[in-house]
Amino acid sequence: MKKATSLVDVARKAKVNISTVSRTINQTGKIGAETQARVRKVMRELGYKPNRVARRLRARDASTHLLGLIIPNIQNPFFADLARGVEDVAYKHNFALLLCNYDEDEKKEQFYLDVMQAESVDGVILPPIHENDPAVMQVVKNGTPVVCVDRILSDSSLDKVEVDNHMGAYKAVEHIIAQGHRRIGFIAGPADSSTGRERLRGGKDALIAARVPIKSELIRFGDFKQESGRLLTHELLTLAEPPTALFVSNGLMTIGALEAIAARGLKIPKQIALVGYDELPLAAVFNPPLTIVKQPAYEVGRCAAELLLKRIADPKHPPTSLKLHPELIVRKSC
Amino acid sequence: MKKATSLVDVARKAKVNISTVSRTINQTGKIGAETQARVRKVMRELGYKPNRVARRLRARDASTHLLGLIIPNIQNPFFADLARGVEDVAYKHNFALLLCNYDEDEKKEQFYLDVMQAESVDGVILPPIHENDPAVMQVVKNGTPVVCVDRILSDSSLDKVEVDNHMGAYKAVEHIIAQGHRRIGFIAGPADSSTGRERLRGGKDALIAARVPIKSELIRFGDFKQESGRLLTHELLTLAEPPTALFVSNGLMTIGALEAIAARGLKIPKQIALVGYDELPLAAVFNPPLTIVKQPAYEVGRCAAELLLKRIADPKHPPTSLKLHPELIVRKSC
DNA sequence: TTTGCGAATGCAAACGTTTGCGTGTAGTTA
DNA sequence: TAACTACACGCAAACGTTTGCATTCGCAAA
Repeated sequence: MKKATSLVDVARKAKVNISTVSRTINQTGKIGAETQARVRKVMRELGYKPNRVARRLRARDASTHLLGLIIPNIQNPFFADLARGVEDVAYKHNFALLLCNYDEDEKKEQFYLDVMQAESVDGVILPPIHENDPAVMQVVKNGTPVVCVDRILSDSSLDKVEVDNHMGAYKAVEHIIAQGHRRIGFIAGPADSSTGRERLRGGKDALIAARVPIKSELIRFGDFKQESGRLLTHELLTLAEPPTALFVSNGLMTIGALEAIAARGLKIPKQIALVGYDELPLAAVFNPPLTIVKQPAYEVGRCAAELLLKRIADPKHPPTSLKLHPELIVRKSC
Repeated sequence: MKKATSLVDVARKAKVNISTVSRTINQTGKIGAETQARVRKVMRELGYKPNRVARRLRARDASTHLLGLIIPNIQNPFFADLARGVEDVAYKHNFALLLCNYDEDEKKEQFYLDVMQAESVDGVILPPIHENDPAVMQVVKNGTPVVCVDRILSDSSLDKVEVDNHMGAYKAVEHIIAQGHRRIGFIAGPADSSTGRERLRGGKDALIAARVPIKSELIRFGDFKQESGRLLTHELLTLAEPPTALFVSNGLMTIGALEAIAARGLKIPKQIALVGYDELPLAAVFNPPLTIVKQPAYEVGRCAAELLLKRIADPKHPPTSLKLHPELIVRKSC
């Protein structure tokens, strides 16, 4: 790595002190107009680019123009969309993005949180592993702005943007019932995740509202990953009295469920109807097109980033809590 | 942002000089065993975490444990997989990852390349916009290790890992011909991208080898994005004599093609056969399951990251060039 | 002429590391 | 005992910024 041109080089060539250069860059302090012009000229000539590392080291209070995003897995389209939302906002404000996949692994989460602090990022966006995530709490205590997405933290003093999970599941199950189904298989998420629980409750509430009895044998708990969707769907379909419709409460598990259904050669929606969660790249052109609950993933990321930037600018700002609405997209699978 | 515990704090409490602490951390220089033990103990007690920013600032030659990844769009599953491959390797070696989406936009690419340098990352992984990317060249000249993925740079002194595009397209078209098709629509990528050109040539070569005449009206050039796949498929299907099979040369455009086909209510493969490029989340369970050319995206990322780490460790190492093999996955769509 | 004052700029410390060099101590050799 | 050597560790500079505190200068007010 060659040494790049630095403040000193510019200062020397422009015959001023480095502080003058610094101030013209940051528009801080009083600098004469013609001096500024000269400095700028030299900067252009030398192709000077401020060193972000040095800047971060010195001014840990000032903005370092670096954001952290810690997500379970970028291969999940939901998080890919979310990440893209964050990135677009970040770019618009000249922020770079540190991206980390923690795979629901607390060890990895801890590692990456440490990295965030060690890199002294301006702020972090993440879905906490569970409501009482001590590692995240610690970061918050250290004074790093944090905004939670998708899942929430019990500490209510944080900015957060979530999607109304209860509503999403409610709409889905309501729709399934409206199609005439009574035996509805429910592939839920982990019981210890807020999203999993809320979607479960939403589904149950829809059942209750329609006076459809809740059968615990029809409810299975997965881990939001593809394989568990496949396995649990098989389980449900081998029941003595199998469900006529399926509600799968996240995107990856929906793929798994489709695998199981395809393996059994079942026709959708005749033999088994299905409502999924999360929009997937091929869902709209699927055969039959998939009825799903669409979460505004990109919007979540966008809002979160904007909240974070706002908080960085004004740390005292009272915490904002956003709840975005999912949308039931009725196609042909149910 | 509270100030974290630093070397000085540790040094003070352990009654040694900061250099001693630094050396015990990095295992450099000679430090007595019992001193090391004492220092380590204090570090644990204080929960000391080295400041990566300061480390990077000081030791721009030493490893800063930060990698940059600049890709067109993380929402493209191909790049999501690739990114994941990079990330896994990075994590295993305690590197963090700076992720950027440049959207095939030279302005953005330039911005992010500047960020990379300003952050003094250890190295960068990217698919160059086109073969003669001056911005990337500049970074290379500055001494930052760069490895190209997916697409290549004319400068052959770089490490690179690509997928054999010619082979992928060849296999695909060969298979289409083997299924008895003679009128084959080809949705190609941009003519000014190496991947686009190589896939086109691969397809043409398969046609030539089978003595199937090449009709230029059946070849359309897209931009590797979904919308162009949709539009061009419509174009091809409105031809007086439409193709009986389609080869779509990337994942996003395949989705678009499927949109067009669905909009026209055509049956796959009876009315129109299709071979896509890139594995997509629902491709295997699609109805019919999609025949596609699968690129080892994760592997590309993994190899690239390993190459990069190797180069960082040994900058003089002669450049390595990897060419991974795509795989034709025959399912039911052709 | 002196004093005061604001505007423009310079000086130097600080951020938290790494590292070349210097120093002290103990052990070895002549 | 003197001279070396090896080892363990301390000192201080350097990385490229930002920023509080001078300092200089010109000019208006007293």
